[in-house]
Amino acid sequence: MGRAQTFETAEVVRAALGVFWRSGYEATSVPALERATGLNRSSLYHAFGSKRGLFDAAVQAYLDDVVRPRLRPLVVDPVGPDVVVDYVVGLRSALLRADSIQADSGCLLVNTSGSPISRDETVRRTVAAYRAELRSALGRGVDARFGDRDVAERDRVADLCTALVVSAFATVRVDPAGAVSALDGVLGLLEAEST
Amino acid sequence: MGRAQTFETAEVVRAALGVFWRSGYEATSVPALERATGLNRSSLYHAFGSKRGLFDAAVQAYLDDVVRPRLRPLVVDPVGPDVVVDYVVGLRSALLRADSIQADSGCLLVNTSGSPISRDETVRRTVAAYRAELRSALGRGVDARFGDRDVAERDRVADLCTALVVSAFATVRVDPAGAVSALDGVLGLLEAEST
DNA sequence: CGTTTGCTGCAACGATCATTCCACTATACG
DNA sequence: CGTATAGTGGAATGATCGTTGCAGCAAACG
Repeated sequence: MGRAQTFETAEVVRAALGVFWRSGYEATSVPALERATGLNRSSLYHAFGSKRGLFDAAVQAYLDDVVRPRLRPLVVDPVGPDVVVDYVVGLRSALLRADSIQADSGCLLVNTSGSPISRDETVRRTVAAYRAELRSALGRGVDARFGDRDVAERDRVADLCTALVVSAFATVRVDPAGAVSALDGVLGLLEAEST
Repeated sequence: MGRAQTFETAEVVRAALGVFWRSGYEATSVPALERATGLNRSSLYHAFGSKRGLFDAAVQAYLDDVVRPRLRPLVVDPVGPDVVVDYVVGLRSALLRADSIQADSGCLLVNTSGSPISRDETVRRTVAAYRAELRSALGRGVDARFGDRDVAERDRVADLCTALVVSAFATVRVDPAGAVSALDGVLGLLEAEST
């Protein structure tokens, strides 16, 4: 064994994530990643192989540190009828907190979806899987809230909610009020005929 | 007066639009624009000033040639109760036609919204205005369909439809089926309690 | 028909891109 | 303590980026 790594990998990936999140894959330069992580390119290339390798690590960190913690109450049993509402309300307030990165830059994966890197099949699948995970979690929340309705109707509502959350992320950079109105639309659907 | 321009400006802009649409602003190179338009960089810079100038022209062409023609039936009087449904159905089939640029690349402005160029204030406003235009047109369609409902309810439905259309565009590149399901959600909202 | 005007082609610009190479250094193990 | 191993730093790679300057040419007007 040789010398031990002097940096915390998770910390470096988190720093890189911030840059990719704000600037997207194509517009992020390696010097910018050096500055954000405090690491030399040699160390970055040694640890991650390429800019793309670091991006992949950042995407995983995004899923593990950002997406899944927020989705977690919708995934672990038991799911109460208000959990899905809490999720949307939480997201709503994050998008309204002007200094939050979510308000400033939306969702890394939604942004990635509309960018050229999404033509890469691996990336495409990752983004699609993210959407499926979101749909599945929201589906559980909707099921827990509307257990009395039939399956088709619950699926319909969950599809709507998923699309509206994506829409909020896709809109928040240019029109935060429009993004919030999408989430209010979700809340309307969820409160329409609840309890 | 000197020599007349030997190319059709509108034609060149349309060619450039295709490139920006597929690749986004940042990943589009000037050589790629030369190839697509058949023009030398000198001619491009003489006519449009910069890559950014050409992009702005392409965005206007996108609005005039793609967005507004599709929205037109929703904007000109009289708007029948089925016009908004026709719009969504038309969009739906465009997203399902695998070889269409809309299926392949979504919406230029939705893609732009999540890209770094949206940090430019002029671009930000243009994209926001596009969303407002879409919202306004859909609002007219919803009003025409649900004249019996009160204003708040019609606004709510129009907000939902707008967000769902945006969501479809934001999703189609990575998950066409998910995009279509968003549009089916719109149709569900519109057919729920119509006529 | 000459002159003026502006479009066009080619080449070069400096800047920046992602990546690699090599020398050096620090540490873990025998 | 010596040696193998691996992380680190700095410089240089070739390629490509957006932009500009200049020479030449084609056409519209007097």
